[in-house]
Amino acid sequence: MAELTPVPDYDDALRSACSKCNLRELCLPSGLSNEELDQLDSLIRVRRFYRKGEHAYRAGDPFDSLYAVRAGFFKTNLLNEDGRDQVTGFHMAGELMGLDGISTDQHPCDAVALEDSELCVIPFSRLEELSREAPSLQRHLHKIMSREIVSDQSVMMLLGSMRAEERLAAFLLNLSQRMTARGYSPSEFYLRMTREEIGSYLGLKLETVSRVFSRFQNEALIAVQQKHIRILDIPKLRTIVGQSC
Amino acid sequence: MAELTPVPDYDDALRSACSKCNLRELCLPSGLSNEELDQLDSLIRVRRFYRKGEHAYRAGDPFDSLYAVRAGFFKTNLLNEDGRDQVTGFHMAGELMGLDGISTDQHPCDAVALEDSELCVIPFSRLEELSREAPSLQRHLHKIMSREIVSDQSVMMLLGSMRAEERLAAFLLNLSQRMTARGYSPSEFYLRMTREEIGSYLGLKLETVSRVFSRFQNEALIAVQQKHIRILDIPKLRTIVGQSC
DNA sequence: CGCGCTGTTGAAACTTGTCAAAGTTTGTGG
DNA sequence: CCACAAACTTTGACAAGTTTCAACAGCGCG
Repeated sequence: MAELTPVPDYDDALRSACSKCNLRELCLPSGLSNEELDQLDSLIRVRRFYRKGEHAYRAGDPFDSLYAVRAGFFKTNLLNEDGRDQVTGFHMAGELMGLDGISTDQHPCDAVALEDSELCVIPFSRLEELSREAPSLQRHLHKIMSREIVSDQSVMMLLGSMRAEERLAAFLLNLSQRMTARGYSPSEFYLRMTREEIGSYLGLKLETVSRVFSRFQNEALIAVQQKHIRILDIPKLRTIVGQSC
Repeated sequence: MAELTPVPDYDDALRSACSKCNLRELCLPSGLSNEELDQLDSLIRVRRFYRKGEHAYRAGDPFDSLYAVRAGFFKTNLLNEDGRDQVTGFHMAGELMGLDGISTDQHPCDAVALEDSELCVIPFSRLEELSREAPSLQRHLHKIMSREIVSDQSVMMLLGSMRAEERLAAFLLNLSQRMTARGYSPSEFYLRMTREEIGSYLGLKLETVSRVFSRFQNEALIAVQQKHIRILDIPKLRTIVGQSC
């Protein structure tokens, strides 16, 4: 199981506070005043470490906290009554998981670490309390939830109207853009997920994912070597995404 | 353009208040105390009527209100930069539209009346104010937003892993269930949208939608006559949805 | 060092899309 | 109220894209 680490015990207590976190501009604290930041610090007391393959939560677990990815990489996947299994998202540093659990007080999906990772645990009732006193936090929370709705809708658009090549191109560009926002290279990264997980997320079979990667490589759009990806021609990928209109 | 109707001018002012609305158990007021209901009433002052085809808002319009469907039927659709157009949802009485606008302070999609309809306008800043004072309203708002995330994810699942027949079966069952929740027949209703709009929502071409309806009809699962649908065999539709696992 | 998981590639089958034509309904203007 | 046009629906034949099944290669973990 994941270890529990109360913040004060941590090596460098400063770096663990939201106010000092280098992800604060991407994450929940974005746009808060110093005072609000201090209150947020007092709320987020626990971080947990997960080894690759460990679950942060499972479908059916009671919901009481949101989880902010502090380091590492997660997938969430939904397991339907009828046994269908689909990856609903990939989550990197600074992103929030668990918003889908609020509606039923249960997590509807599993969250699995795809590499060794670290999460900040955000007790939701206390976050609600705090956001009743801090309008800008309240608004920010609403914006984060709304952003999740918007991004799910753009996945719906992708799944509903794009062909395999367009989906993969959009997927790579999305990853690239999120890496850039975190200060990493926009054109070179390791995929932490398998072809099957990519396929599941994009509504494709793993063989199709593999074939499209090979095709992109032949056309010198990317260089793939297993999980290592270099994007060679971002503009061309963009034209592929916007193609079929 | 849509007419503006301040509530006091309305024929029967009582029926227009949330506290007296027959949709209150489905809509925003669900689960509130009487006192909170009164406050909500004071906030929702304007309703608007829309003729079939009219827009409640368009992509790019500034966001400042949520809209609750009081009567009628709406679709929302997203128009991508690259000209792709996709229906992202159908909305019936008691359902909230516009949550996706919070994140950017602009509506990302169009909302169009598919029949003559009526919306309650809910000024979002005032709703936030009120929810700072009424924890149960706050929680309820969060649940509604979360429910939207969950339902978008189940559409992702549908688009990502179901074949045409399963999608249509799931779609019909979903409509049936929502009709039932509103006190209508679970098995007989009018579709307010075209085959093309259904297809757009489900990631299919209109011809495919039409063919699957015909197939269902031949198999005596439904009886279709243009927009009039009777569902004849709900259990069998259910088995179709849960088939491919 | 080998076994298992992951990834690649090929050929055939299947599903859905495309194009086309004709039928039906709806709405508008005379 | 009727006639006509426009929009929507149905159906068929064919094409294209994706999946399925299968075989094999490579990498990584125990």
